[in-house]
Amino acid sequence: MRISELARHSGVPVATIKFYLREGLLPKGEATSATRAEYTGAHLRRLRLVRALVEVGDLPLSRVRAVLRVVDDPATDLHRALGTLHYAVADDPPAPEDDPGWDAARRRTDDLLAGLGWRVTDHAPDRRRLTRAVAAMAELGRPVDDGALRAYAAAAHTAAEHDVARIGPGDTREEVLEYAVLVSALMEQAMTALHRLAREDVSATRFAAPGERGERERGG
Amino acid sequence: MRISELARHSGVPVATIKFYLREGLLPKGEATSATRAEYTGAHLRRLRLVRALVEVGDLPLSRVRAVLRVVDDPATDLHRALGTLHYAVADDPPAPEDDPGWDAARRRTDDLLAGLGWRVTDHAPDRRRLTRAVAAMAELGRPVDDGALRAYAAAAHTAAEHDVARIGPGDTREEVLEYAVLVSALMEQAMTALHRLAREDVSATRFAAPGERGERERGG
DNA sequence: TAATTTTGGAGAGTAGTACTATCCAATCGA
DNA sequence: TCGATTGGATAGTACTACTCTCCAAAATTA
Repeated sequence: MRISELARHSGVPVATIKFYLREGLLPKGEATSATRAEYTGAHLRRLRLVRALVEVGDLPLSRVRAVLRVVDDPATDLHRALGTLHYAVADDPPAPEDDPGWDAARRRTDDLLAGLGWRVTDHAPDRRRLTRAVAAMAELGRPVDDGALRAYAAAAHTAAEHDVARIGPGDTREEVLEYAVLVSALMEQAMTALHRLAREDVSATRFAAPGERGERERGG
Repeated sequence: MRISELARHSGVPVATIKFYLREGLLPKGEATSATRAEYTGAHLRRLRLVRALVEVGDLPLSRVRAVLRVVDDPATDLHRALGTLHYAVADDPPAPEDDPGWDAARRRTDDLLAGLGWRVTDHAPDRRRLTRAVAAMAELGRPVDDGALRAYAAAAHTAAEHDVARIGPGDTREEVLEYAVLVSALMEQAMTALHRLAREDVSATRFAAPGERGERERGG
């Protein structure tokens, strides 16, 4: 496959493919001469993955690059690679120093995770992400109570079990890692969308002017 | 309060506050002379809200502006304002034309939502967001099955019920709307973080090398 | 064989976002 | 009185993600 065909099959402009090649987001094709290189189905697949992560998953290219580095490094074993992947997909927001509100929020999230017995490392970026959200809610006068937090955690865990259950025992290392990336970036978007749609439903049911649209039989 | 005090209390540089004033993200203070304006606690609160939406909620300023327009418009009733808010927080991704995969995904998400009986409008941006994720998973060879989708929906609905339950009957229109914004932007981040942490836990439990770290008693 | 097109490679240019810096005259506070 | 502060305006910056242009070599077509 030549670069123009790669472009045609993927819908990505040649200029962008060249840019991705320069940026190391797509491996070079095999050069057959000074002005020709051959691209394979693997290139097309990788290109589609990059586009999905960028367009659907909304990852910046730097994060995509980090993710692909992990997927392509055969040196680390599967378990370790999966761990590293979680760090590559999420960015680590800086923690403010000297903020008592932040320290309190951090303690609460740590306690929550410890209480649930989740196997997550101390320096997982998403710990901070969660802390940041909890701290911001409190700072703006709408603190999140433990019940809501635990309900969120239970809901998230249910979804996560479905995510991991779809990995077959016969899947290769690369298949597992690629799937993990896809779930982290794309299913996350699905969850966000469903959460907001569900909120629309619940608040519509509660705040709808009487008589507006028919009653609903059953919820979620 | 003068602009420098507003800056000190919020931690936001004066230059940035001026920029927000220009951009209409923060209402002007009451001018007491040609070179002095008075800012109130409401300004500080609004400034903190803007920063939280930008920093924690990761909303672009254009979206923040749209959100605040809805919150500040007293003309629309609460129910309608809540509906509009969901559209202001989420951006509407463009739908590709002539993509059979997309049409199939769209039918699936429509069926899912209809089957659940959720009260969401046909043109909710998050419908498309969900469709996009489902279509992308299928296109990359990892289609999402209905069971997983329904599990996601159930989990999202549980979280949403907690979100809406925290609105008190005595809350003013502005309080309700501001809370809705906060939940849409910040609790969404909390859910995402928990979802990823849960996935880390589940995959650690499944893929950990034997003997690595102690066994866990109970999951989420 | 000649003319046209395509390619890889490199560099510069562009559009959008979110600030940040500078300047100014008026005016406030010590 | 005089340095600091303010509102208002304009310009500049850093970053991201492309997009465009150019080139000579090679491939394709006439």
